Amino acid sequence: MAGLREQKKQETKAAIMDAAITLFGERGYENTSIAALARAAGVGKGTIYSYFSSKSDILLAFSEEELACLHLELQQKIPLDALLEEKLLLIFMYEFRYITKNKEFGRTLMREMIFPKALAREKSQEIEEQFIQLFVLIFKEAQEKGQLRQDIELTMTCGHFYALYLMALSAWYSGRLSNEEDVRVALQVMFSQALVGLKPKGRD
Amino acid sequence: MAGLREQKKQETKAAIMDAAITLFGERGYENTSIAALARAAGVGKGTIYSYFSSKSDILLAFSEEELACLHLELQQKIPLDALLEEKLLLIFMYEFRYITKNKEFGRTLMREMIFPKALAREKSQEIEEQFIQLFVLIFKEAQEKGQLRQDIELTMTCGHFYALYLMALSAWYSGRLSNEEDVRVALQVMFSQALVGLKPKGRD
DNA sequence: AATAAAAAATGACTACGGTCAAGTTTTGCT
DNA sequence: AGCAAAACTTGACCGTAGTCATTTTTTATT
Repeated sequence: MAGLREQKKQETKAAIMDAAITLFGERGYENTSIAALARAAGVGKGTIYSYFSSKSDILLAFSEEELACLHLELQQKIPLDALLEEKLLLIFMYEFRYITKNKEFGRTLMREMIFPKALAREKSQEIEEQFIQLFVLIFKEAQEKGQLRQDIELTMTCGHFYALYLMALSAWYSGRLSNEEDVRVALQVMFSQALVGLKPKGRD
Repeated sequence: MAGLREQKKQETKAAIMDAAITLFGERGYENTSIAALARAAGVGKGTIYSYFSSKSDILLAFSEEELACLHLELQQKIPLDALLEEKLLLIFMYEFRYITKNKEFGRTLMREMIFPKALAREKSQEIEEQFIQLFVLIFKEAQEKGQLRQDIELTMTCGHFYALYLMALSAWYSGRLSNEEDVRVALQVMFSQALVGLKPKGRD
């Protein structure tokens, strides 16, 4: 049979992912050693490294799956008639809640997403791409409704809002914002400033 | 004599910092082990941990010094009569060049700055504070000249621009922006968008 | 079925960051 | 000076991420 090898590989990879889901969930990322992961998956330690390039690579793979679910869920929760700002807030707060559900898990994930090492670059970009997809429709619609300038690339707009989200997240990790509500308010303020502009109106 | 102990402590700390400057400079942060640092500083490994809480804490201490110099240098290079956007660009590109001079050094530093672990929080905030000081004068002046809204807290404004800088830096680390010039252009575009706003003009 | 080549799994091993009980030096006090 | 308490130093030790030579399994060929 041709596919035996391929099938086993799939199974092994799935076993490792399953073990990761279980153990990361139970004790968190930092408290789960590769050895424990290997034991739980029923494979040798070395085997893990022929499926994933590093421990954080496993985290990214794990998050990619979880975030896919989250984003699917999210797409149904976005009220079509809401204002752009409300939609953005909904999305980012959803994301925020997921990321910060487990603090050190979220930190490791964000570190790898925003400042990826060469090994993790590919996966971090996939996750990002997934995230961007959420916005495209929303932004297109907002442009049509005249709520958003049309002379700006969507990726730029995306980047702009994402940057502000990052800042809020960072402020939470640094302790400058200490709870979800503060983060929401900060985001709200920053988003409206981004839309209206930081320059005084009616000038130049 | 009262100060013997205190003096020795200063010397020891200085020796560790010197060793860090030398070794980080020679072989980079990741390739310098704590053991090597201890050897170069002429102290035991454990001693290092009574002066610094972690390896990345040493990095932050090291960078705090270097950045203080950089910022001093920078303050003299900012032309007083330049536009706000030009000044911001100058500052952030200066910072960018420093951070990315050594890629993995910069990555570790930024990771610790933006998503600090509890242990490193204090120092990362000091560095940030130092950085913010650079902007205060510039923003105040811009407000007086009517180039910046007055109804926004300066820290917010700061955060807004810093967020965009972060995004550009992240894009560089992810490979979406591949050289200094691309980063400059991206920053320029984003800054002007932030000033003018993402909403169409003359509405609402 | 036998065999050789290719692919995949393995766990002993390495190097590292960080800890801590035991040892050393400094200080304040009599 | 002598002494006890406090502060500081130390390196053996721990747990962990990641590597790699060796072994095991699968495939292709006869």
